[in-house]
Amino acid sequence: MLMVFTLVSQLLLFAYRPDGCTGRGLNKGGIGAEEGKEYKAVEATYNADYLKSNRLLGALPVEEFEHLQPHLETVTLEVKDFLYERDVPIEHVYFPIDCVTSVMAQMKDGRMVEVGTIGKEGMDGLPVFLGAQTAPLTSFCQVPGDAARMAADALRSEIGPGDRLHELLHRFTEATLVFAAQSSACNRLHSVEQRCSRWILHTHDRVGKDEFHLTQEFLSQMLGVRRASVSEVASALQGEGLISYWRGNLRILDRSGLEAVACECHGVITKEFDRLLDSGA
Amino acid sequence: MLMVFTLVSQLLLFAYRPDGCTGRGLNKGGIGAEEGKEYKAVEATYNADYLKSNRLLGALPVEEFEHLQPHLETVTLEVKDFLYERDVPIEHVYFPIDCVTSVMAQMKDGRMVEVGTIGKEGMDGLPVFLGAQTAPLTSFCQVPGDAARMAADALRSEIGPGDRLHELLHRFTEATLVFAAQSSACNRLHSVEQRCSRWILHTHDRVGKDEFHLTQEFLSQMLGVRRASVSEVASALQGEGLISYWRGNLRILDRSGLEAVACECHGVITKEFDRLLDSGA
DNA sequence: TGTACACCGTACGGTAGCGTACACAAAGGC
DNA sequence: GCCTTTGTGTACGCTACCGTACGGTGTACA
Repeated sequence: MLMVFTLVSQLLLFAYRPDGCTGRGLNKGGIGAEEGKEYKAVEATYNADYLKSNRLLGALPVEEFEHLQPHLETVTLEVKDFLYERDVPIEHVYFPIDCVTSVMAQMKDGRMVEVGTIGKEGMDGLPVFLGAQTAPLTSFCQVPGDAARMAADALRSEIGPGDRLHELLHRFTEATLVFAAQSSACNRLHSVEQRCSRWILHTHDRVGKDEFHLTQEFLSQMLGVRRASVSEVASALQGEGLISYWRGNLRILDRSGLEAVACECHGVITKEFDRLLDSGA
Repeated sequence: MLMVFTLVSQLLLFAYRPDGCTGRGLNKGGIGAEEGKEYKAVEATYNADYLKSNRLLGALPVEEFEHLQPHLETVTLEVKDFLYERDVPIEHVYFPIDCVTSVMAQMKDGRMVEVGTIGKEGMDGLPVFLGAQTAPLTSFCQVPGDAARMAADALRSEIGPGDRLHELLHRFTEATLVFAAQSSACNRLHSVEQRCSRWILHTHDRVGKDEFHLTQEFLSQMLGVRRASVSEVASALQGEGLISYWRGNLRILDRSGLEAVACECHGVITKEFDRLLDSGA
């Protein structure tokens, strides 16, 4: 089943080529070259502490976590493994441990724009919590790593009101809403350079490393712009000494410099996440 | 208290003038001319059926509605009455009866973009339900009319898990998320004419009338574009016989024609709302 | 060692939408 | 009936970004 996701979606992801490449990329990403690929649902020798690296799971009272633990399994996600696709029933929810996932709105013509990024601070699969059976949006792995996953039915049946996780997911939902809202306005009002810097900062917060893999092609799809635009912006940022970027390896050199280039949206979103997830209201 | 909202916010709404007008408009919307304005919190002679015009309230089982009814009061909202402002504590939630409210993301420089529209199918004030104390976004009345309102504390204390309203608000939250996500992508990928048509359709769905008041200035702020752009688009739509638009009075003449001009986003959002709020998953 | 291919820098014409400005007609207060 | 305000149409130069294209340089694999 997940196999199907991977194949169909690799095709989708590459079907839209903003740089106007011909079939070359399509073949690469398409079924032909990916036939041997297998979705690695590794049941790692997980332990409680590892699962609790996810901040939602880590914030649970002992007995609540122990109640959920039998329903959790560790899976390893590779870049562009698809978790959800629009109108397809949701089978699992994912609590990222050290991976990062992207939620994408996708148009009929195949063009996509990222509308959410989820790391260890959250859970991918909110629609299950909110009462939907099928996914309204597409989601895939952006930065590889592990996640704790749980069957959608388990989430529905095991989490009730009054549970700590129920409250935490409410707050995470609120933060996600603010993220989407701010992104919407940001897409309307801010330049490619600002949005690109914001995206790098946001991902930097989530991967927890100063260096990660990221091609311009990939980033251009996240931002919904041409790859050439990303190239221009990346050159500028590199010229100012804020990042180093070479063949898909991005390294943040000057984070505060990046923050100065980025729009206010990163700060607004970060503040909102901290406010809702760390402490009180 | 609500008085303060009105005054401060009128100022905010007019502080950004995309058409580059000078202080003229500012004075009009500012404190000077609005001093005599009063927020009409009319306690109408409401009855259950009237309150139940709101689809969320209307979908409740009898006993649940009767349990909530003592906490509900009818208020009349005028255009640009502000319901929420960022970082200000939320005192009430609003169930629109025949008004429509807009949720706006607003930047430091005063520029705004609409990120949500709420009519009788929903509730304004989701952050309360989701555990926030203060508003993360600005919200004001877009189409005047009545709403049932409830103290935020009442919503927090009277609605528990297992209640029908709890489930309905979950689904409404999901629909709102999809709205924000699709809007975000739409803002990135579609033209002003497409987005403008989409906005008109969306509002048409919510007001339930073929004619409503809407200045180009107002619409330009919703869309986050110049008023001049709205003027150009409106002329085009009028030329094609899809709408008539004269001095703030908009009339929809050819709805299916509008749908053809608009992007797919309106259909996607509408489908999602229907799916989540009308029937099953 | 060659040769595919992934990834990137750069260029060039085209255009949607911007900021700004101005004039004009209808609405409304005095 | 005048005068201010509100709402609108239109224009002009400008800029960011688009679609497209092509060549160059590393990396992987035979």
